[in-house]
Amino acid sequence: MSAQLVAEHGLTINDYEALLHLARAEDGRMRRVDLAERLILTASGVTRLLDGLEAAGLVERASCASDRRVTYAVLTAAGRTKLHEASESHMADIRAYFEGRFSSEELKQLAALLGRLPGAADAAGEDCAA
Amino acid sequence: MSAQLVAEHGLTINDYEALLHLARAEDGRMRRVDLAERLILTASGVTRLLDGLEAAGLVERASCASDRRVTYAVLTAAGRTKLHEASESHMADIRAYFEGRFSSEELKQLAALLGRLPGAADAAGEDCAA
DNA sequence: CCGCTATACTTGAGTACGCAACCAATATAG
DNA sequence: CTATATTGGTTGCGTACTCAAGTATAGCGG
Repeated sequence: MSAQLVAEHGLTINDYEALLHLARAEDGRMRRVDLAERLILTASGVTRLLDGLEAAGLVERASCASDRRVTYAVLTAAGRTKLHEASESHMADIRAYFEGRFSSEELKQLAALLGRLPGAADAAGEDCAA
Repeated sequence: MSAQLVAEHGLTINDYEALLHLARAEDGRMRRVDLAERLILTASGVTRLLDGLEAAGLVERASCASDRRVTYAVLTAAGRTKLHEASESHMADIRAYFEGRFSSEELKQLAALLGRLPGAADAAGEDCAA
């Protein structure tokens, strides 16, 4: 399933998740640290992940006026488009996977239970929210 | 949690899982292919994982009489001991994690639902089964 | 019996990380 | 206002994988 993302859209799951978090964030931008926390990655992991997304033109850097240490990652128009494309097939894959194995009642239970795990501040069901 | 395993016992989660599957298998041995399937790794991943475990003396190679292509991975006594040690703290960690977040009723639901996912042929709850 | 495909495994190259060490800018303490 | 700690970020090195290619054995169909 994550292989689908790579094959069809050239995105790692973490690439995808990064774009997704950015799309949901205010102004489509986040500090690298915060992104790291969301993705459960180290700072260095985020640096290199964003290196790739920047090279692909899907995100840009922006500096912060009030704190010169931080550099924001900002979603570009191309990034937003890419996310939408990828989201379409990826969400369908996920949906098919779970709906093929669980009833909608069971899915509700699972969502309720697993939603309480740390790092689950999200994803009510609809797509990329942007 | 997987960091605990590495820090306290020098085992990757996959190292641990490999020992666990071997311990549960007949005669403590498995073909590398079958181990790969269980661990959701490629053949080459297993080769290198076992390289490490062999170097540590936790598993050994054995050849198959009826098919000279296959090499078995066999759990050594040291491997079994190591598994028991690691199992103790690892199971406790897992238990603490889930019991801290879910009631026993909820845990039963989760086990029933998630147990239906592919690759869940296992782990009724007790430790390393050996 | 001979080629052909499939299976079990290994090896070389590349990728996605983590960790530790580092620099720069900001907060806090004295 | 300096001195120290804290926070945001990048970089070098090591590790755990994957994929593609290669070797060896096994099991065909003709």
